[in-house]
Amino acid sequence: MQKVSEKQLVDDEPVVPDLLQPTRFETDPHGYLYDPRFREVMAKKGVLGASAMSGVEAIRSMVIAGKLTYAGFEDQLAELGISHQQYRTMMCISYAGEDGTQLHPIAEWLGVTPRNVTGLVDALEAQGLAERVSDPRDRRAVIARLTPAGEAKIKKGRAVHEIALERVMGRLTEEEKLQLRHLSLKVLAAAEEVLAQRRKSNG
Amino acid sequence: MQKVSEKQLVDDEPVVPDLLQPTRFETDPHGYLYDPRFREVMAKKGVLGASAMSGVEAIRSMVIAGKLTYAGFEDQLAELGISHQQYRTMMCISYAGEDGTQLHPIAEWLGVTPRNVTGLVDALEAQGLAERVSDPRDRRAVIARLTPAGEAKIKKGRAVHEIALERVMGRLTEEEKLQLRHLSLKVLAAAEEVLAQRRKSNG
DNA sequence: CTCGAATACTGAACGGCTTCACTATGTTGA
DNA sequence: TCAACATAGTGAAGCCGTTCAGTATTCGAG
Repeated sequence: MQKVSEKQLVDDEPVVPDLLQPTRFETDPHGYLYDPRFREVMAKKGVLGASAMSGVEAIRSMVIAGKLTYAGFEDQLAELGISHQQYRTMMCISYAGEDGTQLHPIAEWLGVTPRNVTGLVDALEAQGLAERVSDPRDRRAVIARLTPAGEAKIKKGRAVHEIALERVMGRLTEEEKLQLRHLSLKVLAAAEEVLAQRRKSNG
Repeated sequence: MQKVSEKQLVDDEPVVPDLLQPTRFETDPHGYLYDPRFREVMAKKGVLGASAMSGVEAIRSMVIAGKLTYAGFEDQLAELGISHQQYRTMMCISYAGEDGTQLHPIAEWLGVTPRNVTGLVDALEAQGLAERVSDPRDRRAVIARLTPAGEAKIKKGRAVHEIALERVMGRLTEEEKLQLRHLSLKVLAAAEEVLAQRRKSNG
């Protein structure tokens, strides 16, 4: 995870090719930040109403900000020798408690397919961070548990997590963080609703 | 892109395993939305100060909202037979104009490695949406151009793009969209700065 | 003019994620 | 009880992204 550079600041439109410097922001008449290059490209391309335009700018900003914020975290996890998903997998196992957990719930918690969890646990097992034991109550299942090395690893990972995110988010005021959460969840709720509609109508 | 379901609503912590329903939000005393389940899990896990907590909640909300918003768009692109990155690649080529463009700039615009663009253009070429011609001014290079089929495809893609995003973002007021953009860009700027620092100090 | 460095692209190999197909086991209802 | 169905996990294959190495070409300093 190191390719998320300044150039990542593109959503669905290219920025002008000769701008390799870090992003420049400007403040619009309302006092809000915006990215003049993105706006210029979108305008040149045409047909987006002003309302759609502000929506596209907002969603793009959110996505890129999220990617970039996590990029720093993932860089640091890489130094610990684990990927973000491996970290999350270990957090799930840890959260499940002493007895470990089947792989299936991990998939739900992580929002990925069960097949993927098999691979993640494979990777953790190969590194000696987790182990599989057969479930005494269900012979189909396996239980994933953290090894002591795994416990030690997520302890470091959690410290890195908090520090990395706080280094970025700490630059916002408490009020700003609350607003950002609020607005993001509003988008999230809308997106869920739209997705649900689509799935219903598409069968 | 259909695995981004309710269960995706996990960041670094599992939600409780038996909640498969769509997300429920609540309103905190300040009138802001929040996700009580996430908060509960984070609290149980322990050691996050209140300030770090609100940062983690904000960034998580942003990321998931972005994913979910794009999920609907990507579903629709899939019905057109193209992936999001293939769409973006075509948009880049289209934006470059009549003469097409080398692959290298596309990689910069997209924020991916040049190698990846080779594959994306391969895929487009295989579908007859783009074509490679050798660059008369640089015999190392190839020029990617859209075929008429490609032009037709991105025309549909752009319509889908605007509609899909507007269906979600249209539920926010103009003011909310501006604020969301503003706050996201603030996070983005902070993340860029932090990343730049890390890279400088790490060599 | 030429030799060393930079550039444009691609092959090989790999990680993360997906779907589909399959095995093994558990559950349930006629 | 036993056939039908559901569930837990994994192999195979494929997409998208990466890095690293290699080829062909251009650029630039001496």
